[in-house]
Amino acid sequence: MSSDANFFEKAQAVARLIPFGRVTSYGAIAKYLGSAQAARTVGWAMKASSSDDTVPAHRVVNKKGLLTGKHHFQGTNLMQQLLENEGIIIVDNQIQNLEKIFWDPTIELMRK
DNA sequence: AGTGTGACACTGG
DNA sequence: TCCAGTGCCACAC
Repeated sequence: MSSDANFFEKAQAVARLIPFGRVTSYGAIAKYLGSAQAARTVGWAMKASSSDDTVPAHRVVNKKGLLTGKHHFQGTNLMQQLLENEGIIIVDNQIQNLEKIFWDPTIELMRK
């Protein structure tokens, strides 16, 4: 990773690495980038990447698995639709079986 | 350069 | 996923 890349770009780069049918949290990405407390900034990065369809921002949720950012997507249920399209179950804006599909870059990218 | 902002995370009650 | 309050970081203006 180019260290000259902005935090936003890094966050978006990690988001692109999220496998199909998996999700991660803002905090996990922030931690992987070396700023565990910058989870909120990761949210900004995802919002900034809204116009960039190469970034699967819908696979990034908060730690509880809540689709807190769905309101920022085009349709009211677009984010949920995209996730369900990947086989992810969502009830009341929350991802079910989160522990099974959670993808932690800090672990997955380090254990290579 | 200071202030405001936010798609979070954590702690105390 | 207790709820409410607080701290945190990076970015835009």
